[in-house]
Amino acid sequence: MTVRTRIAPSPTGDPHVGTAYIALFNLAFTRQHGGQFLLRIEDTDQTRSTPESEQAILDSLRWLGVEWDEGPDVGGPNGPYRQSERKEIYKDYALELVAKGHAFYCFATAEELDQMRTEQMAKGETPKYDGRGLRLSQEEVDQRLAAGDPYVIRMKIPEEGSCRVEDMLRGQIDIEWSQVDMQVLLKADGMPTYHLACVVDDHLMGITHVIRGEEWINSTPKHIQLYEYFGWEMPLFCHLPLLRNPDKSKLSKRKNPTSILYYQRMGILPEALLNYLGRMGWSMPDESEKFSFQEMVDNFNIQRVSLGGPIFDLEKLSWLNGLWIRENNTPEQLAERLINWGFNKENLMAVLPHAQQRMETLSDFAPLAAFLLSGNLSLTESQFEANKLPVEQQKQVLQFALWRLEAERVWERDAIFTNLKELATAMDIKLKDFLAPIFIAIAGTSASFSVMDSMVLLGPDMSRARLRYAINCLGGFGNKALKKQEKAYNALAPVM
RNA sequence: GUCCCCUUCGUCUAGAGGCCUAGGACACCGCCCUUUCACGGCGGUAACAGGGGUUCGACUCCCCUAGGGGACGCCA
Repeated sequence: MTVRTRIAPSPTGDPHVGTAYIALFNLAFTRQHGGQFLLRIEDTDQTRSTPESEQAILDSLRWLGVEWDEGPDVGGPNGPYRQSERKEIYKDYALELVAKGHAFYCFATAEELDQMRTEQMAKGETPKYDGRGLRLSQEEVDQRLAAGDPYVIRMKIPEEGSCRVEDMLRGQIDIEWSQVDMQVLLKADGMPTYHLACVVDDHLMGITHVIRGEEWINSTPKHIQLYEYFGWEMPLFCHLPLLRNPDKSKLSKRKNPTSILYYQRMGILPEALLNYLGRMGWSMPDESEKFSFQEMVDNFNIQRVSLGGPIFDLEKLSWLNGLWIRENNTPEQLAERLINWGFNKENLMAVLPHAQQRMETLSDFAPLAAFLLSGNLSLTESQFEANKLPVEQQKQVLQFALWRLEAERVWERDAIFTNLKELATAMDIKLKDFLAPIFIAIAGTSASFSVMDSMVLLGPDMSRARLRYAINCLGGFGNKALKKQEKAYNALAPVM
């Protein structure tokens, strides 16, 4: 048997270190067994994915050295499997289950179901589909289908007993069927949900091992049941621990930089980041801290994964990165890396238009551009004190701006400006005063390029990280205070 | 609320019943090296969540409690 695994990164959002983490373990596992590691873009929700966001994921994985194989169903030369290119197949699979009596039509609208859940919650029950579609007579179903009523297809769930999940790391996990919902397989728009798509794709791609994050444990019974309904050979399941924020919650970009692009921008070497991810929940038999991907593969054993959710710790990553810089690069190689990283012509050309007007000597350039090539700036509260607004209010401005910009998908000068301008108006603060703290957060000083330009040059990840960092410099917000701020922020809604 | 998973220094971890007086790494502190800083070297502080079993013996196996996390969508 050929071992074959895959990852299916969400096409939405940024290239996430969590994705890279799962990918690394899949890759190491398959390389150890001489198998294949495949990639596909899970693209059922097409409203949020863009070719650019998909490409960013692929590029950042390649940058890290996570190379995927070309599998039997992979579209294009060495390209990832794209669900969108074959979306029409899923309906047939869903209909097959209906025909076999394993799935059924449901005509309930989203509003109806929301109401149902609200009522269940009010009664203190677990929100769950009540099986109303199951009670429809065949005639009624035929009639409504003929009338062209919108419908979804849901899978049936055994009425009693429990599902046993065999997990490669955790052993047997029993989950009561009563806890499992009658999952929608085919949405009203004719697209499959993740659950159907995932099982169908894995089957078609010949996936033997499903190595994914812990958050999927609870939906594994649905997947197992689908394999049984279809009569397909079941893969082995393996649920890895989740990477955590310092507060132990699931790693999220609101609390931590999570984008691979951010670490790239910070000047983290790909081999160091990969090395560090390999140390999360896993260790070499001799406990070496520094190892290459090849060394990891040579010593890989998935049973050495420890299950406590590891906290992503920037300090140790930096130390490890230092080791790689010092020990694995000649000065020539380092020069090469520096040029590729930030000191290339393209970068200079982007910065120069802003710097040139402010230069009297060539030597002015380095200090002017330093903030663009830095990681975290060293800020102190006193730098904010010279601004017009009280420090507390500046902190609020930074937080609101951060929230506003976290929601912004188009990272361009005009879009950023519109956002900030609207926010300043909504907060009833003069733009100049409003921008002052943001200036310092982004550039470390108010004597610099325009904030919008600076943010464009820094990119979304680094810009957001700087805002977050500045908020912390001003003391940050406690949990309660943050909630309060969030309320105030949402109250600005009419103008937003 | 219901279900599921997890629990060794602040953090990443070693530990598969006696090798544990619990080892390593980051961070922190001290000393050495050094014209400074860093690197490097040496040393130090620091953990088995709590309670019950099982056993001659428990960090390791079982149960309970507590804590943390996750899942409960026509998102993935």
